[in-house]
Amino acid sequence: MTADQPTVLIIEDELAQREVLAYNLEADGFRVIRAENGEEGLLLVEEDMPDIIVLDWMMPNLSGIEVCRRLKTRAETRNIPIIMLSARSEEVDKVRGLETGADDYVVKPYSVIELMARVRTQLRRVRPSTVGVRLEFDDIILDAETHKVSRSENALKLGPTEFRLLSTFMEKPGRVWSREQLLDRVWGRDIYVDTRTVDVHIGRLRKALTQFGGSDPVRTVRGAGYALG
Amino acid sequence: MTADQPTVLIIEDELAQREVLAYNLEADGFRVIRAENGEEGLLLVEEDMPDIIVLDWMMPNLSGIEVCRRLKTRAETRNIPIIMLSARSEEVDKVRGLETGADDYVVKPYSVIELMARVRTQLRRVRPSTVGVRLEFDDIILDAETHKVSRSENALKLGPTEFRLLSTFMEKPGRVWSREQLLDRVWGRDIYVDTRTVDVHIGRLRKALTQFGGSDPVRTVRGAGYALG
DNA sequence: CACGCCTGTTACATAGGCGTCACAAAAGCC
DNA sequence: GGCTTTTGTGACGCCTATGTAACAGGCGTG
Repeated sequence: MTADQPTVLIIEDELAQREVLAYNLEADGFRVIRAENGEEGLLLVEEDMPDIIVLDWMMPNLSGIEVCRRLKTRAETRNIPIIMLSARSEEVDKVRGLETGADDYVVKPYSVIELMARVRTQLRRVRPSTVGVRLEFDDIILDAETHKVSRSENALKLGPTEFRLLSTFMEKPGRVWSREQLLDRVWGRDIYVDTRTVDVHIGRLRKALTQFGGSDPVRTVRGAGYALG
Repeated sequence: MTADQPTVLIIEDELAQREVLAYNLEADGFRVIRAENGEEGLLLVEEDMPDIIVLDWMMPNLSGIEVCRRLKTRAETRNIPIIMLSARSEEVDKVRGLETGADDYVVKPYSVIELMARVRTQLRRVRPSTVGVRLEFDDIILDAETHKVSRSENALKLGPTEFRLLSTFMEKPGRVWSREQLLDRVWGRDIYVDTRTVDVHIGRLRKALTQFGGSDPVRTVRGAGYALG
């Protein structure tokens, strides 16, 4: 059931709030990553590219609204839905929140159920077409909508894990992913498997990608991980 | 396919509701334009002359009922079907809604399936030719109006659930639908049934589709869901 | 009320993947 | 060139996701 487990990033400075939220989201089958301030949040977005972000408005230093603004003005992160949390209920803030580009807005104290519903809604809005349904790299084409992969006209048969692995690579061609990052992203956190398992699946992916000839597009970065191209 | 794609105008002040609706309508092949209040809605009607309008009852300033009244008293816009959405369930409101000229009326929380069905119904009334009444894939033909399905000349007998399942697949051949998405669309949200039920119905659909021979057009995507072709 | 049709659930069979291990190969490192 | 560390990969047992038959309940029809 880890199939395509969506990742939620919670950026919230207050521990209790953060954990309650995380607990509920995890119980609902989401993968959760946490940041306790804006800076850490931005870093995690970089590193882990979550599917959706729950963002607290009031935080020391880098405020939620500022984080939101930054994410929404960068092409790579513009499409990640952001749900803003705020203790203020003034209409003014609501407007400002949405103006900065937040996709939805929840006023504290909120009902956890309601928040979850909104998370799902936002996710449904963006998820089916994660980044773009069609990823290309060199002569490899991956269609996220149909789950079909081809290399120069030949349809390839990949297992679920190899498919997710390849999707990950193709989202950012050239980027080096550590085995840990891949385990997190492809397998899902709190799954415990040996890091070497990644190697095995990389091997299987390579075999699938080269079964009709062509060079191996997966690059091993010794001591660091793997990358595409 | 995109030729003569019908346009739906959604007038709804709440962002989340609006987007859920838009998402589903777009997935169904409609072109969607959005307005978040009555004034904007009226402007967009002018500007874009949609084929049908989904209108929220409760909105700040210019209420849905007022928007409806204005549209229905102007000759140019009188024939655009309007479906009213309301959180109220009182019969009184229903009557008042229809009296102002709304063509249909849906009470929140509504099933998305139901609403979509009503959109299609209204649309069929006004633009009989443009609604996807006839879907084709390979040698399978599905007629949404008569609920008849045939495969290379042979009429097939499907139960209601199998029919909706097949419709969903045929709307976007190749697209992979997760069990959860299928439950949402075919069964309706907030219906609670086991996800494995989907498998059983897929099996029944397969049997129906292959009863006169022919290959199985339903593709199982391990760890992800099902797709047509 | 009996009957037929559909549905959701359960139980069981099965295949297709998955993770681990062990060893080979390659790459660094002195 | 030896020695150590990292990576590649074939083999294999296990386990989970899927296919499917059987069953019981619901609901409308005659």
